[in-house]
Amino acid sequence: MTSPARKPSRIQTENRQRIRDAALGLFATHGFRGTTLDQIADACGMHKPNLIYYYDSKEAIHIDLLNTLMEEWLSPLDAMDAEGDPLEEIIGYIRRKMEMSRLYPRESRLFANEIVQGAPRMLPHLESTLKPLFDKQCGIIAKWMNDGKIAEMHPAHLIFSIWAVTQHYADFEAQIAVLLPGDDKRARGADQFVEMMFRKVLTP
Amino acid sequence: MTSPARKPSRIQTENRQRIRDAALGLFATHGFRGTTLDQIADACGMHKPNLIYYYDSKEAIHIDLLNTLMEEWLSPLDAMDAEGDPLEEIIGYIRRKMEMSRLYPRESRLFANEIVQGAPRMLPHLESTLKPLFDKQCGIIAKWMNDGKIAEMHPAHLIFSIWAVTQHYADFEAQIAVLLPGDDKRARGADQFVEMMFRKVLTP
DNA sequence: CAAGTTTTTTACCATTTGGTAAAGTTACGA
DNA sequence: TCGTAACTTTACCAAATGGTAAAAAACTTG
Repeated sequence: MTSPARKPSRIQTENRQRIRDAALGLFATHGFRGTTLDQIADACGMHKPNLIYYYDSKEAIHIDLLNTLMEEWLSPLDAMDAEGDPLEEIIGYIRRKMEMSRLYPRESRLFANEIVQGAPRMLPHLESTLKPLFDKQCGIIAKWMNDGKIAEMHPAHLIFSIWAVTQHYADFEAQIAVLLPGDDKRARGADQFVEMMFRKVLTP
Repeated sequence: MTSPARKPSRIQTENRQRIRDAALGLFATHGFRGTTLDQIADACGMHKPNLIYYYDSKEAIHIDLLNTLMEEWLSPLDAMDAEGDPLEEIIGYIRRKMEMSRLYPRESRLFANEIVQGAPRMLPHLESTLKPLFDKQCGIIAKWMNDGKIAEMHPAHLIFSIWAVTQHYADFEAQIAVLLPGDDKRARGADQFVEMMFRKVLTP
């Protein structure tokens, strides 16, 4: 649509990746407006105009990150299989979400920033991509409940609570680090707690 | 320390309040860097230099908001009474947190923004004010568990999960509005769900 | 290896933004 | 009601910031 869309060169692929990696960390911690092009350039050892050579604007970097994020973010939810064992499917989903919180806290915070601020760049994407998947998976959960495999409750709120609890460990890490100053073993304690909690909630 | 600390005039009290109110909404949605003094001035019908007359700097407004917030934010946790009925004390705390999410979403988002960004202006406050209270209330909960009044689990993670779930409804409202497009009745559904969930978790 | 293409760098610009100076206006106590 | 202190407004400013122009350098390919 924009340019003739030639396949990107090796250097292009590499440098776009470097830019995204640097921008991800900065946008996640300082927000969009709180991050400057100079900071991004610094963080990836490039010069400001070089960024603009690879991305049309600061906003283009942000949008690219959000788009990439969206797919990775949804895949665990999508992986919840209607044919599997209900309790283990949901617990498996929770485990994957906890793992993502631990492995990709920057992505979690980038997403949190975007949503807290009213999802200015993501709303359409939420409507078109997240909503259908969400509705479908809510349907699966509702059926499991109907069949008496797991306890009866509002499926949407169940998913919200899973998101809330799992992402909390990434998004509010600064607070948790103050309150639970032990080393990173707190991660394991969290995993155990969260799994126990939802097992109890879901058992009929 | 700064000025002779005379008692503030009526106009001063009023206008400081107007400024805080306007700034709260803007900081909550756009973050600190994403909010300009001109926006704040606009939002409260004042001129930019007038803001600086009442607050030394943009940062001073932000800090004042965070300090005020901290106290209001902690009072429900503080209200959890060791002498009361354990289950009802915790459920009462959860109800109050849900209510705050509904009544004060701006405060919740301001706090979320600050923590997601690593709590740059709040870390000392968290250490000195939140931490002691948190430890004390964790102790109370642990005792309740020891006495067999509620189910045994990690008290700190229990509190984290309460914070996560209740604040989620304020902080991620944009997402929830897309996924549960019903009117505000979703608030009631949320209240019911959350109370049911934690009752189940806490029952021995 | 020469010509052309892609990538990087230097110098620069317009706008935005936090904040100041100082004149003008209003409120308020004696 | 008059003088002074509190408050508001207008006109600015310096630094930061997103982005551009164009030359220089590096890479590719016939």
